[in-house]
Amino acid sequence: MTSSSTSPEDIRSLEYGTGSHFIKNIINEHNRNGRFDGRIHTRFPPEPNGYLHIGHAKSICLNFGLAREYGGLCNLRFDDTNPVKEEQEYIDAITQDVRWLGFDWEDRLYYASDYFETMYHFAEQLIQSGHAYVCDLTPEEIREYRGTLKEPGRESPYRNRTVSENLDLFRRMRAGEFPDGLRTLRAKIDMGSGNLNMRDPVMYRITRATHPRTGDAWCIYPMYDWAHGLEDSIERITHSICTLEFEDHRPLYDWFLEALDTYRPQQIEFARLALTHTVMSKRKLLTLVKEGFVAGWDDPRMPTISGLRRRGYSPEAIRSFCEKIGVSKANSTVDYAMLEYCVREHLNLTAPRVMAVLDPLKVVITSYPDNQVEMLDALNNPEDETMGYRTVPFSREIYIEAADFMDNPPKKFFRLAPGREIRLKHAYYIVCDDVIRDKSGEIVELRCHHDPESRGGWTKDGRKVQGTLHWVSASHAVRGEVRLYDHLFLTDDPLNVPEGTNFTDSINPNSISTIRTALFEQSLENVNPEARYQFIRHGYFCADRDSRPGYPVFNRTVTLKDTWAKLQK
RNA sequence: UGAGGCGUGGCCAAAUUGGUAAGGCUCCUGACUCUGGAUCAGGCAACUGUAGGUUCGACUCCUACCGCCUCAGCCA
Repeated sequence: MTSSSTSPEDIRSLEYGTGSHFIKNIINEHNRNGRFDGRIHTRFPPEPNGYLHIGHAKSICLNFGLAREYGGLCNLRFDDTNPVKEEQEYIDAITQDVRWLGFDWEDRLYYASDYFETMYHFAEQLIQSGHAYVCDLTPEEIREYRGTLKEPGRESPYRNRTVSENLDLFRRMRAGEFPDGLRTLRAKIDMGSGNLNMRDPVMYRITRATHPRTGDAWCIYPMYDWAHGLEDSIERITHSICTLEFEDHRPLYDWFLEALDTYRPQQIEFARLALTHTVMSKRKLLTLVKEGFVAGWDDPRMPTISGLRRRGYSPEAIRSFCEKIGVSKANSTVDYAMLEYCVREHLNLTAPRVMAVLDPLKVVITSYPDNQVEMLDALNNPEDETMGYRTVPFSREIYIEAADFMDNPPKKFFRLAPGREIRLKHAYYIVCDDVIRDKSGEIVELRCHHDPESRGGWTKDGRKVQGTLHWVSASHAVRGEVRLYDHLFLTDDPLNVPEGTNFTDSINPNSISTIRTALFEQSLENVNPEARYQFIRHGYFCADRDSRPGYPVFNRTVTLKDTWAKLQK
């Protein structure tokens, strides 16, 4: 046991490594050759159409982390170019999650929709220079004309309209003269390109949908490829970091900004995060929510930021995780154990220890005076003595964990058994004298005696005891609820399922088990939601918002490492 | 020969731009301990996808294969 105090530096050192990765190498090179005059300005650009998950956290930590490390800036920008999918609810949730993770965009909260007018003017500029045209093809026809992966596409019959005709049509698109989907504005690039993104991509579509921020001001909305580079350019972003699937889009990103002869950031793609035993796509997470496999976006079993938060994960732990997994271009799946390691690492240093008995077995200490109650001092956290002490009541009748007693213990069972002496944490040594059973033979109570000289948990003679148990005073115990969570999916890779089956088929039927018989030490009678504790010998737990005065409810974040459990198998 | 990427121990991932394979997680020992936790010490484990080539020397350069991922939304 170490008993050093935990400084903020210690905790911070968990998170910020000096590790190198290919994006830093690129930035260093830019700094060397002066491409961005030594500036570094990144952005996190979520679309507000769902909740953030741990995969987004990787991106958030990367973008904000690089800005911090290089003394640059990072913007929070909502990429709200598709009003049919986006909602204010998501904007609020995302904002809250990023802030909870510990990042600050200061006054740089932006929205793509703020640039709609600017984008529109850039579009007219592209029309003027002959780089864009209004196309009357239907969606089906556009698909046909686009060709296939191996065959080139064909040019649209509307491709050679005059500049003035294009300008007139485009203005009338904006003015709302045409029904939804009737025409599009397209970039005039190369229908024969091997890169499908370059086959005259659509820049604007006509969609009458009320936008969360611009309302009904627009009936044409910009497409991602057209909008995103402009957003980055307008904000003078230096490094536009995105995921691998946008690699094929980079030529288009560059093409638009070069055609406009305007400032061009460097797009860099990295591999998105995948974790074992869970799914990460918004669509699949939505399925879990909609079909009731979980109780909502913030169900503690969800890999969402809000789910992890409710589960008890700390921002520090998540940041530390994102630092540890690194950044690369190789598709990979990180072992969930890595995430669990990170929470334990942080909570070990910061979570106060308390005692909770999940499966109670009554113990009467026959040698202890009937009406006596002692208030014993208990260290809150042996890793950080500055967290001080609390007192826990001790009395003649207590409860211990049923699994901590065995009639005929096997070798290496360092717990209570007939005739054996163990230590009650913070309290006394006790010896088991008697086992009381009901008519069915089930153990219902133990009779023990204690050694008054062992008060506090040690004796002058220095004798060793073979185990330390947690306990709770019967008359002082608080009844409450504990929710034990396990992986949501039984398999490492839920997406890798046999033909004809669904990813939800491998959902773990025991991903949650609720215990309503739990007994907690008195200090937990009233808890604040999101307060994190270590239940000694059990694991880390987080008070849930369902807690009521006198009836605390806890979510198990993660178990303690359990070498006994390993021995047993 | 559609286009673009990626392949380093069970899982992530470095390698100062050719110098002779970091680190973390997992797993296994042992020490210590008022949490079978933590901590500490140590260990198992990679001929860097394969086959050639260049070189005194290659994870790094060249050639050819193999495997995996992404792209045919008026989604992002």
